[in-house]
Amino acid sequence: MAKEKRISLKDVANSVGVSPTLVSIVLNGKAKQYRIANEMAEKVIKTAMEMNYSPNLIARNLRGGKTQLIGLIVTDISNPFYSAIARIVENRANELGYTVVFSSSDEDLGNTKKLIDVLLSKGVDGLIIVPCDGSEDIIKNLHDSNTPLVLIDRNFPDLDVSFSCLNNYKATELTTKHLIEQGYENIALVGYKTGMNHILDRIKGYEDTMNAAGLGKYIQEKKVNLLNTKVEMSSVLDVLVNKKKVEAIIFLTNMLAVTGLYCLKEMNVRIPEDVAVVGFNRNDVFNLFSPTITYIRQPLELIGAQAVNILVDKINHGELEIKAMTYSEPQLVVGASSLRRINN
Amino acid sequence: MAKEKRISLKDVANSVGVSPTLVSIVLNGKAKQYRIANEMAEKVIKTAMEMNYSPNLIARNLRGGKTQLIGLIVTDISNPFYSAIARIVENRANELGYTVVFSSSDEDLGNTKKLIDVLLSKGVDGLIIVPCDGSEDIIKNLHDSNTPLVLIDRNFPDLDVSFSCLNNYKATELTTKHLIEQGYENIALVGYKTGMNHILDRIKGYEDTMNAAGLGKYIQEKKVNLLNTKVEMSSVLDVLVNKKKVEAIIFLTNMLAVTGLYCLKEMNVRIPEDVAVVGFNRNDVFNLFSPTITYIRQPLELIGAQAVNILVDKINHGELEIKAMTYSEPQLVVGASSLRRINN
DNA sequence: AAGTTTTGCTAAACCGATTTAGTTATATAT
DNA sequence: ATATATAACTAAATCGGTTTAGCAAAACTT
Repeated sequence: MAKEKRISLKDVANSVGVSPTLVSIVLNGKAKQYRIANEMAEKVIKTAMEMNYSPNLIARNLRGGKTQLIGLIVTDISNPFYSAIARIVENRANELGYTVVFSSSDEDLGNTKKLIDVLLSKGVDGLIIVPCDGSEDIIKNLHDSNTPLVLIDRNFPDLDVSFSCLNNYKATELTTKHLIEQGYENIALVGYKTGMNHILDRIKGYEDTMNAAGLGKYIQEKKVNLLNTKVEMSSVLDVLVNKKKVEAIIFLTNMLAVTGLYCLKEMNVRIPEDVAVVGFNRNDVFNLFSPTITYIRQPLELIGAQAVNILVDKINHGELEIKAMTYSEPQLVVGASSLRRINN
Repeated sequence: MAKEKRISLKDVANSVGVSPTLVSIVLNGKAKQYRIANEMAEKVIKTAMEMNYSPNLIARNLRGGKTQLIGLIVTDISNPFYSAIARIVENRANELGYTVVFSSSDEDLGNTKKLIDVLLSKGVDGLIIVPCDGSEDIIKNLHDSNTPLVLIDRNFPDLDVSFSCLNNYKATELTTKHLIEQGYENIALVGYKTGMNHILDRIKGYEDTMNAAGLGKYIQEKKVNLLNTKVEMSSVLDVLVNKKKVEAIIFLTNMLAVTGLYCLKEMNVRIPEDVAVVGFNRNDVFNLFSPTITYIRQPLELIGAQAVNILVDKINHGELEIKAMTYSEPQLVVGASSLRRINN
C-alpha cells in the first residue's frame, strides 16, 4: 500500500484555481489585511476544509525558523517528581501549541552538555532545564548565546537566567517550625552532597529556624551521596537514631525520604514514637505508609506552567534580557509521622 | 547581544570555496560514491568541524529525509510505570542516535488522534504508542499509511502492527497458581472496564488457572471505571471483602493496586490475615507497605528496548510489512501480602 | 479624459538542506 | 587523432510553506 500523499497548499490552490499565495494568506487569517475578496476567502476556506488540508509544519518552520518544539532536560524522567513536572510542562506547552522533547541528564555534567547540543541541533525553540551540580558555566554559555532558556526546580542566583522554583527556604522553615511546635527539639536534617542552591536554601531555612528557636545546639546535618544512597543512608540513620538520639528527621528530597523510610523500616524504628519524620514532595508511599508521612507539598502545577509561560514569552517576544524569577510557595501536608511528642 | 546565526551548509561551502552540493555529499559520507577527491573531502570535513557546523534538521526533513526524532505516546507520563518506560525508551533511542518526543493521551481517543497528527507534523521518523481503548481504527490507519509504528505495553492481535509487551496471560497464571499453592481458593480479581487485549489476557490467565485447579466456582471479576477509581474501588472492595468473603485479591494494574491498598487501609482490613493481595508492577509503595506486597514484575528494560529496536529497524530498512511480536516474561516477586494461609 | 487610488490577486524569492542531471577537464581506447 | 570513459565537481530543481514586491483592472479624482 502506497503512502498517501498529504494534501499540500498547492493542491488546495489548484483545486480552487488560485495561487498558493492567496491560500496561504487566507488560511493564516490575513485576508482582510491583504484585501482578499470575502467570497474568495470563504471559498478557499471551504475547499481547504473539504480537502482536509493541514499545513506541513516542517515547511512552515523552515521558513520561520521555528519548530514549536520545547526541549526539557530533567535529571531522570523516571523519577516521579520529574515525570510529574514533565506532565505539567507537556500540558501547558500543548496549550500554547508546543510539543516537548525530553532528555535525562542523570545529574551528569557531560550528559547535560551533550543533551543541550542534541536538542539544539533538533531545532528546539527553547529549553527548560533542571540544572545539575556544576553546570553553571554551561548554563551561562547557553544563556549568553541567546537561546531562550528557563531553569526549573533549581537555579543559579548569580546568573541572569530566568527560573521557576519552590521557595525552598520557606519549605524547611515551615517544616522546622511545625516540628518545634509539636514539641521536638533535637531535630536533624538529611540532605545530599551538593553545592546547588535549592538544597542550600533548604538547609538555611532549617538552620535559621532552629537558631531562632534557641535550638542551635541541636543542629545536625547529614549528607549522603546520590550514587549509593541506600548504603550511606543506613549508616547515617544508624548514627542519628542510635547514637545521637535525635527526635525528628527532615529529609530534603522525595528520594531521600523514601530511601530513609526503607532503612528505618529495616531498623525497626518506630515512627513517630522513636523518631518523627518529614518528607519532601507528595508520594503515594507517604500516604500508604504506617503512619502516614508529613511532607512538604510543592505547587507543581504552578511551577511547571510558569516555566513554560516564561519560556514561550522569551521565544515569542525575544525578551531574553529580562530575568523572570518565580518562587512558588510550599505547603506542609501534616500526616501522623510528626505527631505531637508526648512530654516525658 | 544578537543571536548568532547558525552556520549553514552554504557558509561552509563558501568558506571552502566549493558548492553546497559538494559539502552535502561529503558530510553525508558519500564522497567515494560521488568520486570527490580525498584531499577535498578532508578539507571540507575539517572546515565543517572548525565552523562547528550542524545540519538544520528541519531543512533536511523537509527535503524528505529524516529527523532522528521518535514520537512516544503513553497514556500519562506522570504515571511511574510509563515514565519508567519512557526512560528506557529514551536511553535506547539515544544509543541509536534518536531523540524522543513524548505526549500523554489520557486514555482518550480524540487526544490520541490529535497527538499522532501533531507528532507526524513535527516530522517524527516513527512512533511508539501505548494504544488506548477504542484506538484500533486509528492505529490501523496509521499503519496503513506506512508510518513506522510499534505498540508497547498493549496490542491489537487482529492488526498487523508490531508490538512489544508482557506475556500478560502468564502474569496472572503465575499469580493465581502462587495464591493457590499458598492455600487460597476464593480468589477474586479487580480490573477495569476495557476491551483492551492486555487486560483480557490477564483475565483469561486467571480464569484458566482457576478452572484448571477446580476453583471455577470461585471466579469473581470486578471492574472499576478508570475515571473515579477511588470511589468505585471502595464499594467493589467492600463487596468482595465483607459480602463475598474472598480470601485473596489480584489487582490487574499498578494504579488499581495502589488505590486498592488505600481503600483496604481505610477499611482496616488486615493483609494477608483478612485478605491476601497481589499487585502489578514494581512500586516503592509495595515494598514500604506493611506487609510488603507481592507483585508481578515486568522486564521493562527488555520491553522498552525491544520496542525501540523494532521501530528503528522499520525506519531504516523499511521493513514495514513484517509484524514483530515480542512477549516478555513476567516474574512474581513474592512479598508478605500473599503468605500461606493458615489452615483453619 | 487623463491621472491617481484602490482592489484583488500573483510571481518569485526564500528558508537550508538533498538530489538529479549535467559540465568540464583529463585519461584512456581505438 | 578522434572517440570514449572517467574523475571531480556544480547548477538547478525540490520539499511546502511565507513574504515581499508588484501587476492589472476597476474605481475614483479633478
